[in-house]
Amino acid sequence: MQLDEKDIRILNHLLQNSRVSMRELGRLVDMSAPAVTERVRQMESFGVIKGYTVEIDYEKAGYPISCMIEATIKNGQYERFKKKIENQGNVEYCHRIAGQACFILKLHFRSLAEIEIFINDFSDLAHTVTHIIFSNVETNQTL
Amino acid sequence: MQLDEKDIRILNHLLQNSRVSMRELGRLVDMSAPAVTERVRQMESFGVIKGYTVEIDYEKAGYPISCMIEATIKNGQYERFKKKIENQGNVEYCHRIAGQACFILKLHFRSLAEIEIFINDFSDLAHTVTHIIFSNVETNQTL
DNA sequence: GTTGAAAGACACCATCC
DNA sequence: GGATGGTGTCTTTCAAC
Repeated sequence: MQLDEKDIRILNHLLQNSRVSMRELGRLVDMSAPAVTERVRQMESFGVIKGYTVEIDYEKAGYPISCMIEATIKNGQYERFKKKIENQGNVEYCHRIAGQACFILKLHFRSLAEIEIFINDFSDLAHTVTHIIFSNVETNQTL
Repeated sequence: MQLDEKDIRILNHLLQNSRVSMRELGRLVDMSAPAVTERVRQMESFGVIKGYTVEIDYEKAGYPISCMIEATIKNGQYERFKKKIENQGNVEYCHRIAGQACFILKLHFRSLAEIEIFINDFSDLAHTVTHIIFSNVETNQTL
């Protein structure tokens, strides 16, 4: 599937507000509702669109501490680590990366004490380096 | 604002699919549509809900290379760096962190050549360490 | 917070360009 | 591939409880 300029415009609008109706989305990109619906359906079925989600302010939601954790997996613990991460609710994402560490994760916590528990909990699977997140630079993502 | 169990359930459903109607969302959390609408509006106006967005498969969208970049800002270039990042479309997020580096960013590129251009473009503002992302561990985020 | 009703918007389909 | 018009459904919103 090759995205054209109209698909890109649709995705950029959905990036800003995914709860828009197909009719309104059509207005935004100067297309009829059926046409825009068809394009969205195609991008969904092809997997360009993986899903629709909500952006949460974790501080206001009761998770005032966020951090990036670099994880270097210990011998033979690779699959156990992945399984454990998948079942951990407070992981926003987990990337397998090149470099000294194997993974980099972003997590949300209710307190510093919770971070300590997390690190201890994973100490047999991975060596970790924790970076507290102070703030976020707002980005205007576009394709 | 203090979130109760129902708010949490609403947010967890919106995390999985933000395009659900208020009526359907009400069914999912065993509430009436007006009640769930009121709660969502409150979370929006209080800022717990920052927005609704789409999850994109960047590889399928023509950006096959993603990477994490650690940026250590050079003397006095802090504001210029932030300004430049804000106007860069391919930055998914940019976190100010504790540790050796000042920021960690996730970016999407069309090619390795584009990464090189990016790094060169920022070389007067920051020292960078680039980590190519090989894959992502799927996480089931919940509050 | 719930229910019920009314108005409106929406998605879908068929048709046509 | 896209636009238009009609139909039925779903949704939102408001009022009363």
